[in-house]
Amino acid sequence: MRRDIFQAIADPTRRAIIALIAMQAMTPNAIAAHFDTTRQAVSKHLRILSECELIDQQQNGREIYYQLKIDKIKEIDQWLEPFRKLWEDRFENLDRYLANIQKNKN
Amino acid sequence: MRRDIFQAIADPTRRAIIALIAMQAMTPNAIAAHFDTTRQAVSKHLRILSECELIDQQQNGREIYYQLKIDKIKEIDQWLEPFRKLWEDRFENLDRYLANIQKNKN
DNA sequence: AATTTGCGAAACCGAAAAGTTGCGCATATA
DNA sequence: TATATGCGCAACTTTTCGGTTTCGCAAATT
Repeated sequence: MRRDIFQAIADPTRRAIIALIAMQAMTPNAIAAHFDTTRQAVSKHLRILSECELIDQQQNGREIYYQLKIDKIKEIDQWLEPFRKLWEDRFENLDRYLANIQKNKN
Repeated sequence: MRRDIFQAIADPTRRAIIALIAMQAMTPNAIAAHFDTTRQAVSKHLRILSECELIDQQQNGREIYYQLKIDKIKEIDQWLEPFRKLWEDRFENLDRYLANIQKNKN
């Protein structure tokens, strides 16, 4: 099983789950209620997210609350980092370009 | 075909291709030389990246140069935005917490 | 004690993905 | 003009994925 974070966020349902539990921990049933799918399907997604260490779980009686591990999301941000440099550079170039036009007009 | 950007970057080979052509445009053969796979496989990945509008192509004789469309990568950054708020908030809380400890010590 | 509820795990299924092979076309090169 | 090269496309195969169904277990509820 490959199971990395990029594969985890590839599925739209999983992204929705991530967004859902970002603010507060939720049980599988509560999560499933937000989607047009069964609890078992959600459970499977939660398992994948767990394997990627994107979520935490906390048992409370027979209920299990799942919660986002926000730090893990940072890994995507880190992957993005070098690319961000690229588009910031391009923005600066545009900036300079515009400044130049400004200077030379009239 | 689902074909969104998140699915596009889910594959490790495609992420490698993206990183490879970020700085300079490359032909399929040149790209394939960097991996342990055939040109056709790379071609397929390029096709997917094209469908997601993650890359550009420019024909030069019988060679086709593929190049990253850096702007599209921003979409991931945008998705990340609300989560970034979360971990920045947490950082600020930690900051306040530490400041508090500092204040109350001795 | 019997029943309901919340859950994970396993078995199964159809659809999609990733890679290979073979082809044809266009552009170079001999 | 004949041959080699760079490429995309289509057919095919194997693997993976997302979902459903079924099951068993533990914790609540009656």
